Amino acid sequence: METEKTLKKRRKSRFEEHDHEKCVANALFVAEELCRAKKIRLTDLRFAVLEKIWRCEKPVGAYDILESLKNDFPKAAPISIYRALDFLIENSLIHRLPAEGTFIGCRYPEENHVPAFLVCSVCGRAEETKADKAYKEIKKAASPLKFKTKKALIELYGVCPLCRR
Amino acid sequence: METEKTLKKRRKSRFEEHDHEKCVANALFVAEELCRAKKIRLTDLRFAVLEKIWRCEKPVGAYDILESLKNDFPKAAPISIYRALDFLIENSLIHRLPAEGTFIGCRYPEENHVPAFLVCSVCGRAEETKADKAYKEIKKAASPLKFKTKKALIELYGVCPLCRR
DNA sequence: TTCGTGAATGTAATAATATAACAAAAAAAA
DNA sequence: TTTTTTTTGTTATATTATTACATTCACGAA
Repeated sequence: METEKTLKKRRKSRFEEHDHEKCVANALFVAEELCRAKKIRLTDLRFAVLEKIWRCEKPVGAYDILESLKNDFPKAAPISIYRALDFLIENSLIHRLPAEGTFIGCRYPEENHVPAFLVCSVCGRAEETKADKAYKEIKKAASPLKFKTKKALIELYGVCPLCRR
Repeated sequence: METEKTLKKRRKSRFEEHDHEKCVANALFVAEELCRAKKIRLTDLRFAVLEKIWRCEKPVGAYDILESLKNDFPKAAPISIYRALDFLIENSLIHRLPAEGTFIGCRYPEENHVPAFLVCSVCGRAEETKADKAYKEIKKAASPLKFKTKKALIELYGVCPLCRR
């Protein structure tokens, strides 16, 4: 027999329910495993940047990251952060949202996928979803122009379930 | 009977063949008509910004526009350009490519559409295409997250037919 | 182990993009 | 004309990102 609490919890959307601490820990663990496997170096600074990105509930900017790392990495400069970000992007551990000038942890670092981002115009939170099917559709629309398409950037703007209430 | 030249011309893709002067003139004419109809003011400065954007064969940045307008509008400052750009965007006469920090003329100012941009990584040129169908597909992929989607930004990166040769 | 090499980070300066705040001028409305 | 609103001017500054060169650090070869 279910308590009222359990029922409520069940109703919560995936967006609301995820245990963020767990989520962060898991993402960092996976990142370490992936780097070990690829024999690339997830240094302290890179790890700290990745951790900050994951700890934030919203996509975060380079200068925010810099600020939050001032204690542990007093010598860090903007360029330090951007270099770490470049590394993380190259290795599919984070994504850049160019329209916002922010960065977000990749939800599917182990899978080759076409990401799309749902950005809430109210609270600024963002979610990633796989959009491989949509990508095919876009490529179809683009084919008359004879472009050879290699990469996509897809951002959707709207209102998240939390802000809708 | 067709000459060889005619045949060749026919084979040319839409991307290559368009007469840019004509294209610019037409875009500016349509813009004026639209503004008249909407009773909004396409001022000299705004017109000049729009014209510059259309004359460029590539998406162009605000400071490039500013530079090219220095003669006709010596008092123009960055903010002047950005204000004109805001007006043009609000009225669907141009689009912003946030990833590049550039602006491009809207090919379908009279139609309510979901734009997608094909950006050539080699030459920097870009083309717009309508992606309403793809947008539906993306929304479908996004629906489990319960986002209420309002707007989309779709950029595809690849190689244009001119650069492929 | 030490030495050499390439990778990573430090340091300083600056480029490129975009906005804030308030004043003046121009156009539209009353 | 007078009032009001819109547009532009003016100045300053915020925000995001990169260049160039020096130094330090980690890893592999001898």
